[in-house]
Amino acid sequence: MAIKRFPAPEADQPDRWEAQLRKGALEMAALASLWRGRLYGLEIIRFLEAQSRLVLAEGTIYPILNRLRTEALLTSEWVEADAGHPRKYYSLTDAGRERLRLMAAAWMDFSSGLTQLLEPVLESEEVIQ
Amino acid sequence: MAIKRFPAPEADQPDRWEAQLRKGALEMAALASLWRGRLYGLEIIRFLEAQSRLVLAEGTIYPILNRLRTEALLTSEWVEADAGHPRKYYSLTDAGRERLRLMAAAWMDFSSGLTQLLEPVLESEEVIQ
DNA sequence: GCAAAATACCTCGTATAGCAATGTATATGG
DNA sequence: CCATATACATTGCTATACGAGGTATTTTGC
Repeated sequence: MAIKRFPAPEADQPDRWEAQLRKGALEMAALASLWRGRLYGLEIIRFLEAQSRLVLAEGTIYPILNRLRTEALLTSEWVEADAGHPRKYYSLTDAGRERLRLMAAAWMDFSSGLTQLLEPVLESEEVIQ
Repeated sequence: MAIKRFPAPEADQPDRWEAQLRKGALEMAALASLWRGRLYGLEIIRFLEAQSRLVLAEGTIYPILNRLRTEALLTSEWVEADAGHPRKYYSLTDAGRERLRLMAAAWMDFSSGLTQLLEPVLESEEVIQ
């Protein structure tokens, strides 16, 4: 019997939409994680998990980082660690910093619009016994 | 010559990530549009465009509405208009109302986490000459 | 009356992107 | 040396938004 590499898609999963919610925000989050200084791949994952509720798999972050590097929004450099595996550190370029500012502004715009749309819903929640 | 039904995918489009940002929020927005009462398909599109910055195509909203109806989060009924084409009105079910409350709460959670992550970026923007 | 326009709902096909599950390389502890 | 830990990388599946069509009904112009 063959190994079932991919789990059966459970369409009834109530968390499906939540996963979708995060899509598109990930590039921005990856850039944002580098705002204060360079980090390496796994460090970015840990940072985002700690700072926000974003949990990224490795198979998610590396394609994103490569994409961003192709767009010259960040650079990478190998750094030999004193101990352990060498690490590839990522840093924002000026273009990356600029783009992140644009993204952040657009995010606030989008976010506030949606929050406003949800206001009646959120208000109703407060009234519940 | 054949009609080019699908436009060439312009990967360099800088707005690509913005489109991604909206993914996953659309189901929630569709449900939210019905919070105050029933609406029909095209009316939902116009409502969301007016209330938030969400612009949905018809090919987007109808699959979403069908998906939500399949999940029993909303119901639909044909209504013969006094004039014009009959309209299919969508209404929230109790389950839909409940789910929307959950979604709204999760959205606030997600949104505030990301906004917090972007705070340093947004602050830097204010300082710019 | 009948073509044209307007309104509304629906469907097909494609590109995109996250992510689970792998693989590879290096260093360290027993 | 083998097992474990750390780190980066890749492959392939899947879900989903959306452009470009289509159909049905009603109203308007002639």
